[in-house]
Amino acid sequence: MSDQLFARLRDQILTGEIAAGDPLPSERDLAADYGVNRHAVREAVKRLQQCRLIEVFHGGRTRALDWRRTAGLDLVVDVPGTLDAVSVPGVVHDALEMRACIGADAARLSALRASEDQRAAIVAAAAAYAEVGEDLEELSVADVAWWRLIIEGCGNLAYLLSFNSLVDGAITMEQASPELRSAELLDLDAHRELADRIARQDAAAAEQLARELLNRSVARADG
Amino acid sequence: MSDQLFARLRDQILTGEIAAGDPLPSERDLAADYGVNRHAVREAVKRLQQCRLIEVFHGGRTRALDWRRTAGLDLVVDVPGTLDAVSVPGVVHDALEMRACIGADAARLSALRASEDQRAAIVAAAAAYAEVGEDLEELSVADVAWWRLIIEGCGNLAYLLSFNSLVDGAITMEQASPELRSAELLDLDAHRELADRIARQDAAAAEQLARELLNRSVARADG
DNA sequence: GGCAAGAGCTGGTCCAAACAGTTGACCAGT
DNA sequence: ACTGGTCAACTGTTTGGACCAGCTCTTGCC
Repeated sequence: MSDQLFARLRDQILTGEIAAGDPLPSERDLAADYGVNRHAVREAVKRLQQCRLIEVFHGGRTRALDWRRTAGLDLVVDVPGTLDAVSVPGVVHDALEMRACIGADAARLSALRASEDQRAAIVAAAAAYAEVGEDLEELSVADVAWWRLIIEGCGNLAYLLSFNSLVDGAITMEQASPELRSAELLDLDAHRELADRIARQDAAAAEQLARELLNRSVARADG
Repeated sequence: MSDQLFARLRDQILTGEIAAGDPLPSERDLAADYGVNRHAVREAVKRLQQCRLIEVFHGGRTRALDWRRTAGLDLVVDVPGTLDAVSVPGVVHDALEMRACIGADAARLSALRASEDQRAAIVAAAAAYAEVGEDLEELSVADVAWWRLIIEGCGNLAYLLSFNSLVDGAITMEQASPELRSAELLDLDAHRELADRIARQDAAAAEQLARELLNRSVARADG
């Protein structure tokens, strides 16, 4: 119940139907309008508040914020397609572009900082990647796990959390039509080569190849 | 009430006091233990769920997730110091490093994509920056607004939302001790030069200078 | 006209109850 | 001894109503 109300209000704010600064209906009105209990409304409102989509004033009215200035990256995490189709066109391209930016720097830093065990794990994962087969669904999962190793290797928590947001959210759309990624996913040589460059601690070369790999998805999303 | 309970449970999960897979106490028990109403507990639980720190099963027990694999970037947005001091040391360094990564690429893309108006706004902001004075608090605010213009110029929503998360969260810690940043904030020439490179649409040069500027904060956080 | 008391909104908290799904123990059969 | 179903005791979900606390605008007095 509260989930549906949350999604509905969120979309109204994201689309501008409720503009920044506008007051939301009171909790009692929302409960009456949507035929739910006020406690369900409060749960939805709390979540909107945590997304920094609204501002709540005790005694006053709850108002929509300018989400472009306040909301965080977790906004893109949701039912695949909702944001891109309904509210914010182009968010998939943006998420892929950001993944490329983060992933390339993570590859660089991983080459510099990853422990011996972590580098070995990356090499092993690249080798195991060839065993996955050609099922694109499984390849996608393996691909995400592979990048996660690289990002964990660089030891930056912010990169890791961003990756979670991007993978759980918009990028899952891409998994829904994985044929778009088949070329990238099947490029076993590139995976092995990137693992090798990280293992050799050649930061610049690792960054370059990672960027090249990830930018393919961006280009594919554009075309 | 629910905010306090949320923060408490969140810290217990982040510190590992409640490990991944462990069940949380039932809502009724939590309400009794902390002396609050069950609805307050439910609001806190809903927020934890949205942060992807827990998984809720109707009829079953609520369990903690492995937040390193599921949580999003918005986790770093909180009362300044909580995460770094209590739960996750080093998150400020990580956030600054990520800001450098994002900011540099945004500067590059801004040089490529920003409209004429946006480029003019960036140049104007760089000029106006000199008028702010030497109050470090105000300079910090102006600095954030300045980078926001660049990130808006690149037109990537994911970058913008990430910037919001980073600025609202961990980086506000830095503002608490702005003397650390004074050298960077007072570097008017670098600001003007970066604006100029974006205005000239010299993407590579803009990226390089932006990275140089932002990496100073990272280096300062390290030292 | 200016100011203060109050009514009528807003969100914040609480109690109590019924609903719905899961789990596990228990007992009747094979 | 094992299998199968039943039931009671959990879990989260939703509802209703009541009251407190803070803001705002109206009202009415000075």
